[in-house]
Amino acid sequence: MKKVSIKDIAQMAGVASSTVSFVLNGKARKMRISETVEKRVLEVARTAGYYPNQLAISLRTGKSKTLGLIVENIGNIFFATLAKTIEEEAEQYGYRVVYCSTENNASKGKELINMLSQRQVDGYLITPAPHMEEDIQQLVQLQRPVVLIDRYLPAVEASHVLVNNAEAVGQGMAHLFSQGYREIGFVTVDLDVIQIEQRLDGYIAALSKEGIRLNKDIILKIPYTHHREDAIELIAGLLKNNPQLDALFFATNYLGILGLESINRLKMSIPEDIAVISFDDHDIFRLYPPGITSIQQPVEAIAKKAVALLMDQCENTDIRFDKTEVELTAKLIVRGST
Amino acid sequence: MKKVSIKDIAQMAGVASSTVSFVLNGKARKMRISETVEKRVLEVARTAGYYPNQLAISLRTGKSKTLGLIVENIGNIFFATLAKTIEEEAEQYGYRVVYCSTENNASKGKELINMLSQRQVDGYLITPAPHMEEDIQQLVQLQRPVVLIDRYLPAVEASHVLVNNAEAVGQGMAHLFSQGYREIGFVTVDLDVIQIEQRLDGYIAALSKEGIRLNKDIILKIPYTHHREDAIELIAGLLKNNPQLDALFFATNYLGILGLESINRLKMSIPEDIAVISFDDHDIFRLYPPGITSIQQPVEAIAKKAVALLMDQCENTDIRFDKTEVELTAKLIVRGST
DNA sequence: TTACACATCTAAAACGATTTTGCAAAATTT
DNA sequence: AAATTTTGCAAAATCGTTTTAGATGTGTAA
Repeated sequence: MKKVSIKDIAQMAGVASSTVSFVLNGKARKMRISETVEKRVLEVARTAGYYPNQLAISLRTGKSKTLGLIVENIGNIFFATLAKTIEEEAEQYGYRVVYCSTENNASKGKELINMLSQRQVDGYLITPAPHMEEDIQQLVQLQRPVVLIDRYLPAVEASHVLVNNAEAVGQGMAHLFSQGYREIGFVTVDLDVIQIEQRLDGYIAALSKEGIRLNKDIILKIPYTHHREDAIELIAGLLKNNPQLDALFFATNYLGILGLESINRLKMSIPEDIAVISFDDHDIFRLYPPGITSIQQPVEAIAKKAVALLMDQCENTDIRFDKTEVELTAKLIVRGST
Repeated sequence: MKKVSIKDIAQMAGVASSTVSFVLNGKARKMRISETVEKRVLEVARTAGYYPNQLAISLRTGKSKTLGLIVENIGNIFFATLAKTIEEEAEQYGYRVVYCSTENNASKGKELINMLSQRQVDGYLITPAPHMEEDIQQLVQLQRPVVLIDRYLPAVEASHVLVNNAEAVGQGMAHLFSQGYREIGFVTVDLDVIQIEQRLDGYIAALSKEGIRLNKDIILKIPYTHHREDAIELIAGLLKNNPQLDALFFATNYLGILGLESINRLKMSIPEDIAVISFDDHDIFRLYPPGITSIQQPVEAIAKKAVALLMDQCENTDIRFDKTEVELTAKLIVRGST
């Protein structure tokens, strides 16, 4: 079945295709199309089941009304809810979102940027993987609307919105101290991205503030491309080799989940044998007995702010925008694990 | 910064734009473009940073190389992994996927189909919400490639791939019986979709096979648009009002998770006070002590098969396809909860 | 010398919309 | 009555590609 185009409608209604376009775009008044013609066109379009070809519109107008969202891993609940919230938010502005995952791989990230460029997205929301500086800087230089989320690249002149990672970790550490924990291990990922660094910085700062000597042995950096099993073993090893530990701080939710599995296998109990706190909330943390204390990012606020920033750039492409840096506050959710 | 088009390249290289197109599409040989010209064009395109406008290509060729994927809720891990696997699978064929959620709302589903149609997707993968029969049948009648996943609509002439829901539940029930459980409650959702019905049918058939009288009081249908709290209360109520229950069968993973919370609040322990089994696996089920027995769908196989069916239709639009019905086997994962 | 094949490209139409410009007829002003 | 403006629509250009159908020149055979 052939699709019906604006030309077909024009022919059926006995008018020019431009007339159909005016009517269908509500410009009948402005273009002084008579009511008779307007009604006829509307009627014909309706009965013929006409719907416009978005590709053609985009090509002609130069606006695709689409945003590209590049996250680390859409399978992770943090990014999934972020994506969903961003989508809902963008819809308010009449924009669609297409999203994709880098898996923290720069070359995949480069490909994704290319793919999105080819599809003429109007703007980019990116959680940059390491070594994507150049590709993103290029977008900025081409004056493409770009907003970075969750982390940023110091070398790149792009606006960004993220949480106060260091302070949030500090808050979590203060909570641990107040509960009497002193020997606190830190499990993070061996990944060269700023928010992970900030979280470690927060840990170190908190220790020094409390006057505790930094012990590098109880900081575990797990390779990003770990296999499940290996990571679980590494964390278990940390616990076995450092029996003095009374608490573990996990830098992300997937690390926390792996940690639960390690603790489980060692038949240690939370919080009696070891207290647990993790960055990023997760269903499991709410449910897993006795409840895992975590640091919850304000996903909705992040999404709203990022989309707002991006929309601002999209709708005013003529203006040159300054780099805007937004830092939102994460929230400590205290549960039974501490 | 103005984007550079094929015309610009043509001008810079001193040739016609058709020549550029031939070269860039590797048709230089076929169109007998001289090597001199070919090299020059390639060089100019490279240094000018040319990349094609996918919109224009799609418009001209009539193929967008994009598939539309409509799921129930991209936030649910089952659909999220399904989506991701489908995306990876489609990539093998050189297709992109755009996905969106119905929230089981037919009117939202209708809108999504419209949106995807406007964007000229080449094919549709749909987990249909109730009452979407008409809209989907229309796609089929327009000869658009369509494959239904996870469930199907008896009234619609579209291919589909799903799991053997009834048998899988039967298998789970048989396992429960073999462990000595007799009083098995069934928690499902009040939703008029076929796979949910099949799961209930499987439960009823298993009971009758075992010679146990059906007790409607221990079948709980939770309204789909429940609030978390209400659902948890409903399940807790089921347990309180039926102290004879020794096991609960949950029809989906989100129901299972809600159930865990209910059981938690009643301070009942698994599996001593109540055994638990759920359809659809989830991270939580693997981790939550003592491990929740579940029925795992072969997500990867579903994705592969669905994409293969759809690709077949997309690449051979001339042929009229018969309705293909694929049923895959789900797998029982026994854990500590039973 | 003419015709014909071949090599090497170019011109132009098309995809489906939007938007600027053009133009005849009717209405209004001078 | 002539000049001007307004009305109501049509024509054509345009977006960036692909693709079909020539155009042009050169070497070869008749």
